[in-house]
Parts: sequence; structure tokens; C-alpha cells
Amino acid sequence: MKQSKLLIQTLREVPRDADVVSQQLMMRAGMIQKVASGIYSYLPLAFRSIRKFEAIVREELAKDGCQELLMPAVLPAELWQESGRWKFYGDELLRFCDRKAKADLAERRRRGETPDEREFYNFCLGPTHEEVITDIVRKNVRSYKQLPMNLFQVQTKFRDERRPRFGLMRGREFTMKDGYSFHADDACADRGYWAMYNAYNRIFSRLGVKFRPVEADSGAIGGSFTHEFHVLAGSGEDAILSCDACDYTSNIEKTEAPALRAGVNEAPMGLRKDHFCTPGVVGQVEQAAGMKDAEHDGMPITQTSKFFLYRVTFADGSTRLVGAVLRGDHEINPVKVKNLIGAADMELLPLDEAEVFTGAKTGFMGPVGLKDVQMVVDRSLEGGVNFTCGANRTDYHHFGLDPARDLPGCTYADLRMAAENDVCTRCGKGRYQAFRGIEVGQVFKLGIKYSKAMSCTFLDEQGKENPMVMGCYGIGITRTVAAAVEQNYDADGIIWPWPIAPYQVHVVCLDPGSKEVLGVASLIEKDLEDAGFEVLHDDREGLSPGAKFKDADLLGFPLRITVGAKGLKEGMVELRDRRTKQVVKFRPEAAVGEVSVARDRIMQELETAGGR
RNA sequence: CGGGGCGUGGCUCAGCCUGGUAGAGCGCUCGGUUCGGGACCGAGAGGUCGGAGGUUCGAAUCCUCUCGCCCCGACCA
Repeated sequence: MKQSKLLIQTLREVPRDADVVSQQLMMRAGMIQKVASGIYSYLPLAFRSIRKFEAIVREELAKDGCQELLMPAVLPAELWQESGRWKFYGDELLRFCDRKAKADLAERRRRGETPDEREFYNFCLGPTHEEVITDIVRKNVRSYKQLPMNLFQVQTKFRDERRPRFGLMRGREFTMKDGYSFHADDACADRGYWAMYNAYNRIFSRLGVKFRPVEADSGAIGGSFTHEFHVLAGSGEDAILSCDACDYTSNIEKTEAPALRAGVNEAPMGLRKDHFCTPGVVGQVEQAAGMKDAEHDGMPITQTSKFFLYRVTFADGSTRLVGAVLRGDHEINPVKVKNLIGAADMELLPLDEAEVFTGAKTGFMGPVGLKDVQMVVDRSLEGGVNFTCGANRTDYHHFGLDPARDLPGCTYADLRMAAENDVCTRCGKGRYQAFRGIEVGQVFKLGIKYSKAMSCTFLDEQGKENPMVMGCYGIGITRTVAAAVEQNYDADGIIWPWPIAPYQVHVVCLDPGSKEVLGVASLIEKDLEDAGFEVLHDDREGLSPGAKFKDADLLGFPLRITVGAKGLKEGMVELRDRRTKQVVKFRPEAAVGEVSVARDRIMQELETAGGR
């Protein structure tokens, strides 16, 4: 491909609204262009990478007998009402009405009524396709003999994010591979789950990026389990903890935190109310220092406590106040609290309400003496005594808190955020290491949530009707490509992993004005293409070598071949590795051999560096 | 949704405070000189200053409303 004919405009400067590296580089490299907030056009170079990643996904899924289909992007409200998600999904679901509903609405208005427009919405843009696929399967699959079945599509999805950001990584419109499996029983669904888990490992290994499968929170859906696949990158939104001794790797939202018992060797004292006064906003350090009496001249920070008041909402709509108590030096993990309570939704009680309820300013709220609050206590405090806590009186703290005595009926559980260097709860030997990750894939055992709600059933060997057991499996295609950039770049630009590089070799002709030089470059281009390599030939005239090199670095194809009059005087051209910057000189006719060797080396490096 | 910021040629920005009929750099076109890490000279094309209303003899500039975009937070997977 001749670069002079390629639709591309590289930018020297960073577009103002590009905030993350992948977005900056991909915009500067002329790969993507923003059309609206969170909505992008994929220009030819980006589209090539996207297609290549899709091809990897398709190939690996084919190995597991998955069948590809394509469902509509525009979905009728009825299906979503049937699963119950029409009400549940919130504003991320972009809803609208077709002309018929619009006419009905107009008619009602003409009659002077003021109907709620939202009630006329009868379609949405699909953010995911459980409903549609379940509808398809229930209409076409009746017998256990047809199961299991695994179906997927690669499709443009739309989620109306409140705040689109990070370019392709959190856009509103994006390409996703979403797959769904249907099974006759739980054991089969588990096998299907692990088959996809393995397929995803193969996919991301082939992609050539560093990644981790991590255990993730599955929300309040009981009995289900899930793994997320994360591309490791410093700019990742998710925190991941991974044991340095065993395989345990999990999203920090879910990571089990070891109980770090404190206050267990203390002689219990009574609860000393309003024991010390620390005017102003008080931190844990001041709390620790304030714990003084005849036996104690201050206490370690591990003897302090902190307190959070949440309002939780249950699936039936009822609400309750929940108080969570943690050691002062620990961080709360709200997901753990939510799951422990079994809440559908949970919010930190707004500060003004909390102050009215407890009668104290922030920093001085505590669990003692509050009525109608369900108390949950982190297990690090279990069996311990002589903690501090807020006194529910501004500027005052209690000393001598004994949860067992002072918080009757409280529940102990793991409520804190695990931290780097905590001892692993699985093996008890290793310690957690922290990573940042970009979630690019997820495998999820759905169970019978949708098949039950939508009557997706089959007849088993006994002729008995059962709901199918389902799994769902997603890969954010466009997000993965962005994540690959996020992980692979330097000061000069992108460094594409070979498997998804838009082109593999960039032939840079420094003197396209010279027939001889251009001829050699074109010959190399042809030889390489004939040998199966993907080549972009920078044959643009009137640019200085420096400008061409800068563009080549920015575009970041794995290999660059420089063809210039200077080198050709000695009969040589140069091959340069984008990542290592190493250069080898060779004769033009040896291009295919040199590039093949370089490719093999790069792929070798991917295997050892990528994946686990 | 709360808080903050920004909308001026394709891109990055100046001009706004203190109203007087629109600029620079990059990019693009043409001609010429250059040519191994973003060269130079000359000549050009390109903008209803996000939109609407108002104040004024006169608005990119002041006022009001509105739309869009970005950041932080909340939310979400």
C-alpha cells in the first residue's frame, strides 16, 4: 500500500480533548476521529487493527465450536420488558420511539394531554444481547440433543455512559464480541464456562499483550461466578491484586483480605464515653494519640476505628441503614458490604443526613448507641477490645470500644479493601502484588436468570421441561485495541504488537524523487507483499527524512525499512525494530529473509513477555 | 447528576479584561532551493469567531439564554 494514497493525517500536536495516551496517539496517528462525545470513526489504519483482532477472536472461538450470528443493534422494548431489564437498566440504555409511537405521542398532545414521553419509547440501542439471543434460542431449540450451544456475534454496541472518557476505552459506541452459551445442566455450563475461559486466554496470548484473568465480583446474583480479563497498563481503571506465590488473582473489589486482628491482647476496659476531645476534624492519628488513661499513653493506630453509614435498597424496594465499622488504618470495600447485606443498591448516606441522624459532624460519628442500624464489623476487629470510635458528639471520641459488648447483634465479615503485601488468603504463603488493569473481557456464568424469566426451556431425556443454563462471554474489541496501545508505546508513538499492527512493515523511501531509490523501495514492498507481509510504503514526496521518521515512529509498525540514496550508494537498506530501535543493514533483495527473521524473533519475544 | 473549565481556518492557540469590521504556528495548494530524525524562501486557498437574543453608531470582545465539548466527583461494567 502506498502511503501517498492512504487516508491519513498525522498531527504534530495533541488534540485538546484527548486525555489518555491511547486516544492521543491514535488521534495523532490519524487512526481515529471523534464524531461526538464517546463516538469515533475508525479510519483505515485503526480499522485494520480492529479487523485483525476480530479475526483472532473468530479463529479461537471456532476451535470451540462457537457459531457466529448477527443480531440487530436496534431492539424492541418488549423483549427488555420481558426480562425485567427495561425498568432496571437505567439511563445507559438509549431508548427512543419509532414513527408509530411518535405519532401516538403527537396525537395525545394534540388532544391537550401531557403524556410522559418516556412511556412511548418502544425501542433501544442494544448495549448487550441476552434478551435477543434467549428469544432466538427459545424459538429454535427444544431438545437436550441440540445442547450445548454457543453463539456469538461481533457487533457495534451502544451504552449511553454518563461520562464518556478515555477515548476508545470508555466510549458510548464500541465494538464488542458477545457470546452466549446454553446448556442442559449446571455441570455442562461449568464446562462451557471454562472452555471460554481457556479460549480467552488463547485470544489474549495471541494478541501479544500482557494480561491477567482475574476473579471478579459477580454482584448479588447468587451461585454465579465470573472472571474478568485485564490488559495490564498503568493507566488502567481497575486495581488488581495477584498473589506472588499462587494463582490467586482478583479484582480488588473482590480480593479477600486477611483478618488482621488487633486489640486481642488487651485487658478489656469499660466503654469510656466522650473520653477525649479533639476539636476540629480529627484523623486516625489524633484518635490514636488521644487514647490515654492510667494504663495507656496513646495507642497504635490499629486500635482506632472508622465508621460508615450506608442506606441500602433491596430488590423489593425496601431500604435500611447499615453501619460498617473498620479499623482506622483500613479502607472499606463497599462492594463487600453490599454483597454481605444482599442489597440491590447501596449509597453512602449523604453527609447532611448522616449528621442529623448521628448528631455529630463528620469525623465524630460512631456505631455506639445508634438505633435501627444494622451493624457490620470487619473481622479484623473480631475478638478485639479497647478501640476508639466517634462518640456521635462533635469533637468527642469514645475509648474502650468492645464490639462484642458494645455492638450487640453485629455481624463480623471481611469488609475491607485488601492491600498490596497482605498475606494471600488462598495459599497463606504469598503476598499480594498490585497491578492496574483495563478490563477487556469477561466470562460470566449467568445460570437461569434469563432463561427462566423468558421461558427458554428444553425437554430433557425424561421429557421434562427445564430452563437452560446460560453463560455469557464478552470481549471489548475496540477497547482491547486501545488497551494494547495503552500498554505499548514510548515517547515517539505507538509500538504495535505484531499480531494487530495495522501493517507489519513500514518501507520508508527517503528519496521518492529519485527513480532508482523509489524503484528499490517499491521492489521491496512487492517482494514482502508477495511473501505475505503487510506493507505500507511511505512514497510521499517533498518530506524531509526527519518528518518521515517521526511519522513512522508515531504509527508504530513493528518493522521499518529505510530506503535512501545514501544507503543505496553502498547497496544497502536498513531494517529497524520499532521497539528495540536496533538496526541491521542488508541488501534489498534479502528483504524477505531479513523481515522473516525479525518477525520470528518478535513473535518469540511476545510469547515469553506476553500472557502470564 | 453536582463542581470547574473551554468553544476563534483541518490541528494547537493568541486576540476578549479596556468594543472599531480577525491573527500566528503547524497542516494544505503552487513555484523554487533543500534532503538520514518534524528544512527554507516566495506566492496562495481556507474562518457566518458554537448558536439565538439583547446593549451599542459599531460585538469574537459586554449582558441573557441555549447547545456542544473537556476535567474532577458521583454512577456504571
